[in-house]
Amino acid sequence: MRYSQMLLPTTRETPSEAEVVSHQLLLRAGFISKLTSGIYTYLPLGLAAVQKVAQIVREEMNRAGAQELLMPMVQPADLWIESGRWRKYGAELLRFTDRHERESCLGPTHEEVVTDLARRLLKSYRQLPKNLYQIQTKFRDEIRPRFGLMRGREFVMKDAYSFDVDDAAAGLSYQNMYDAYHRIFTRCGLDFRAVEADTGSIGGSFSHEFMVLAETGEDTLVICEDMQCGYAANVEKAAVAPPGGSVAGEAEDRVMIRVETPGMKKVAVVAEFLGATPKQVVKTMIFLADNEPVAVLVRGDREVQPVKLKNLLGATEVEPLDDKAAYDLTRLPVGYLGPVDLPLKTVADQEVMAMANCITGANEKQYHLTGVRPGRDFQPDLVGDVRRITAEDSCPSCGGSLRLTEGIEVGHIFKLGTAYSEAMNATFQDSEGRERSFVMGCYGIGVSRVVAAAIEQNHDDNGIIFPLPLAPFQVILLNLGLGSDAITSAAEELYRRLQEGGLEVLYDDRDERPGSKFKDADLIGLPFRVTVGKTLEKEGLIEIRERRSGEVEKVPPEQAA
RNA sequence: CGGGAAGUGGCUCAGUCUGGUAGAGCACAGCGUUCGGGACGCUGGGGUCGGAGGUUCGAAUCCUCUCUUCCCGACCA
Repeated sequence: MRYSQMLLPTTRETPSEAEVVSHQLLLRAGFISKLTSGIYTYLPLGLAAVQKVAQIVREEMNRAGAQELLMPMVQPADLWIESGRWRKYGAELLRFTDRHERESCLGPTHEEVVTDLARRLLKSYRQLPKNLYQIQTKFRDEIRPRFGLMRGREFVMKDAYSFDVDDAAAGLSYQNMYDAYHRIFTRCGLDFRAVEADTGSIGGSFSHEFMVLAETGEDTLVICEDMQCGYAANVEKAAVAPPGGSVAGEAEDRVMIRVETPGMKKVAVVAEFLGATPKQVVKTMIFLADNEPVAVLVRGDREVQPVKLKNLLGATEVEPLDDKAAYDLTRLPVGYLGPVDLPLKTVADQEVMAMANCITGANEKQYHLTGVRPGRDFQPDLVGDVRRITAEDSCPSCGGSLRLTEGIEVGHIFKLGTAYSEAMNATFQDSEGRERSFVMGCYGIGVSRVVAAAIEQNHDDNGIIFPLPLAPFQVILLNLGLGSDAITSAAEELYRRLQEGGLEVLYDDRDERPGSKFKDADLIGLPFRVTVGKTLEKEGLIEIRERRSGEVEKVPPEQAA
């Protein structure tokens, strides 16, 4: 491609709307152009990068035995009513009515459509297993789109759906996709981890997220330092090992005492006032779980992990309440709450139950209790693992040490079981002639997000540094001697020969000064830069420079490869 | 939806407090000099100051309403 003919609007300045690096560089390097919040046009270079990812995904999906199809973007409400998600999905589902007053929506995902397809086309166990996928633009009316391609409302996604005869077979399909995902992200040249994850709104029983490690990630991961172990999980999910040590050791029975703690609502303040540490305090927080207030107890220095709480309660939605909302709802002395005689459903973190002698609120303004003994002085309705894991915790799998890191979710695979097939009555006949529901799995990859994630992980002050497999072109060829026939004809010749050699080449034939060309080349971030300029006249050589390392090699023009 | 910030030429921003002829740099067009890390000089084109209403002799500037965008939280590929 000749740069002079390409729509490739690079800018020197960073548009003020962009906060994260990938967004800034995508805009500056002329990859995308914003239409409105969370909705972008992919300019030629941006599209080329997206297509690189898509092609890798496609090849590996096909290799794994999946078949590509393309489902409609507009979907009838009927299907969503059948699955129950018309009600559950919420405002993220963009709904509208057509001219016949039929309710419809823009597809944020395709479980309903594909399940409908399966129940009509797949009748026999002999047709199974099947794995169907598509690469398509999805629409989710995100509450807050942000970070450019990282969280858009429109985005390119690969979604695959597997249909199996039973759980065991579905497990194989799941594993097959797990392996395919590993190959995909490895081929993309990304530093990633597969982690255990929460299943979220798609539902189902088991899932892994594929995370690209990058500082700007929206998720936090825990990774076991022991490479042998390989444990990795989203902190939303990461199980905390039950506390060791027995309570009996500190069994000297303390008596509960009520003490005045004027104006002390914060754990740290109370602890200091009483000559203790936050570790001896039980923190009582109010959450709203499916519209019912619940008191949650964790050690004073811990944080509640809402997703774990949600799963423990079996609730569909859980949110923390601030002091005012909590008071309005419960009329309790917020700031001085404690589990003793608390008139609310109470959930305790497992760790709290192992505390022998603790400080809690007294459920009375300006007062706390000391010497409280869980199990003796109060009995929670539910005990479980609800706190957020920390780097100080030990690996729940091997007991080794853990590391916390940020990640960008680029893929997510789920075991769905029969949730959708049962709801939508999607059945086939097994080998004994019985009707059975498909056992399903679903597997997503944020194709456009992969591009953003790759840039988050691979850039420097001068611009993008594309991993070779994702680069929209492999080489940028600079002609720095437009005034010189010798240089220009050498550059043209090289352009032709590189292409004939099977390389994708962006040929910068613009009438620009060398400085601008170098800057643009760095910004766009193609892996190799070939420069034809005055060194050709002086030494008869051209330069090949690797974008990532900056290493330069001078060779005669004939040898370029 | 809650909290915060911002809307002035294609981009980055000044001007707003204290009302009085709409500015700069970059980008764009022309001419000349330049030409290996975003050159320089001269000339030129381009702006309903987000929108509506109000106050005023006079509004980018003050008031009211509204729209949009960005950031922080809940959601997710």
